[in-house]
Amino acid sequence: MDPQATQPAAAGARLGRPRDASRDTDILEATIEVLAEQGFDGMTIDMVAARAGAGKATVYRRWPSKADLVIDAVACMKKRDLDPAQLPDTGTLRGDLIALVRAPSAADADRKMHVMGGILSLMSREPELARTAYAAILQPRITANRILLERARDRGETRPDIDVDRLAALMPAMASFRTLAQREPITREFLISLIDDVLLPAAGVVRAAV
Amino acid sequence: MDPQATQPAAAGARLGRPRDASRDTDILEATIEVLAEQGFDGMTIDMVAARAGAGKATVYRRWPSKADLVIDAVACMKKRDLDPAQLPDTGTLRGDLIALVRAPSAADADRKMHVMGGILSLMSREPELARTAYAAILQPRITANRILLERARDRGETRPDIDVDRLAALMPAMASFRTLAQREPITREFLISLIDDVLLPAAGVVRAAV
DNA sequence: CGTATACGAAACCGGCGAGTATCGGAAATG
DNA sequence: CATTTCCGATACTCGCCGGTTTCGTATACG
Repeated sequence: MDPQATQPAAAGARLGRPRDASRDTDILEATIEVLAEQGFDGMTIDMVAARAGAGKATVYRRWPSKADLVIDAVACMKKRDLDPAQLPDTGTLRGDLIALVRAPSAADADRKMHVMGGILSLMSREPELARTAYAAILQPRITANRILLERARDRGETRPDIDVDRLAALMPAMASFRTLAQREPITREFLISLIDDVLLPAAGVVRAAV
Repeated sequence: MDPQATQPAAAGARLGRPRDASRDTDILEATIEVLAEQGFDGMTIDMVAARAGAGKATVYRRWPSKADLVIDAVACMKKRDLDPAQLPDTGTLRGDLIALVRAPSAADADRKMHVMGGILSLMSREPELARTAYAAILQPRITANRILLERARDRGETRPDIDVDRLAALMPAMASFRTLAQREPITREFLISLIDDVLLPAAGVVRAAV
């Protein structure tokens, strides 16, 4: 084994043309797009390759199967995510929540929800995918909400006995329901009315003067 | 056309062995079951026929395609539904809501949610199915909640300015989110905590003495 | 320049499932 | 009993898609 430890050095830098790393990200992004539009079963590898401007062979050289590609693509959504270390801190729960639903974040959340809908029916058959999707799509948002709620509770802004778990899941639940099941768009008005008419009253935050 | 208007009479009562109406209901029920377990793409006509104890020909004699069968099966879920004329009326909003989440109703709702999850990725490509599914699965529950909320508001039990639309969708949204996305079971404790810790506080109902 | 690998494109293979056809038997009419 | 249609079972066709291979070309190393 390892007949020539001459030039190839420690690891990598093998012979021949090196892989183009830009194909990886293009393929993963194309996978997310097609997944959001068509769902897992409606998505074909040819669609992904065409969208990425790549050949099928280039896809299969990197991922052994369609399922592996999708799991990897979903997992990669987690990276460009909201960092819990730099959550908004405006001094009020309402200010923090409003800051969290600003436009670019909302558009990203919308695509994530469609991806979630596209793989829903698979999740019972693919536990690994289910866990990956939850960690990449839902977990970060719910965790952020939980941190904001606990902060507000600890400074006495909410009732002390609020059910943090339920309230942290409230906005993602209502938003996904509206997008996927009711098929109505998520508007800023919708999100703000959710905050002001449902979440804050449920947390016992006294309504500020209009 | 119509060469022999002799015996066949006005309509129906044609020649030969008549259709067995029990096969229709068996096939529709089997369709719902397989749909809830496998999703639309995972479901095959052979699965449905086998589950119903029928042959494929018997299925295709009644429905021209898989899509038509599924649309019909989903639409039929609406029938055995909660009748808005006989909603609970216990005198308090909390009593009405608790009565609405009793066990048999909850089990039915759980299966409906799984059906919803199984057809989610299709709904963008099949608008008719999307409308049918909404009318059969979500609409009745939301409408019931809306009626109970308006009744409570009109007798002064809630704040007068509650957002009925948002609050009526709250329980279905949180329940479907927990079932489909978080993949955790819907327990009676969960539903009651939803009522007591989220919905009633958001509606401004004063908490009764423990 | 020779070798080895990556690339996009396209041909190819194999399995699966929607939909059709056939068969032997059962149930209705006449 | 003859006819017609239904029934469950099964064999069949056919298109699609996951996955593999081939081909001509491009890009690295030595």
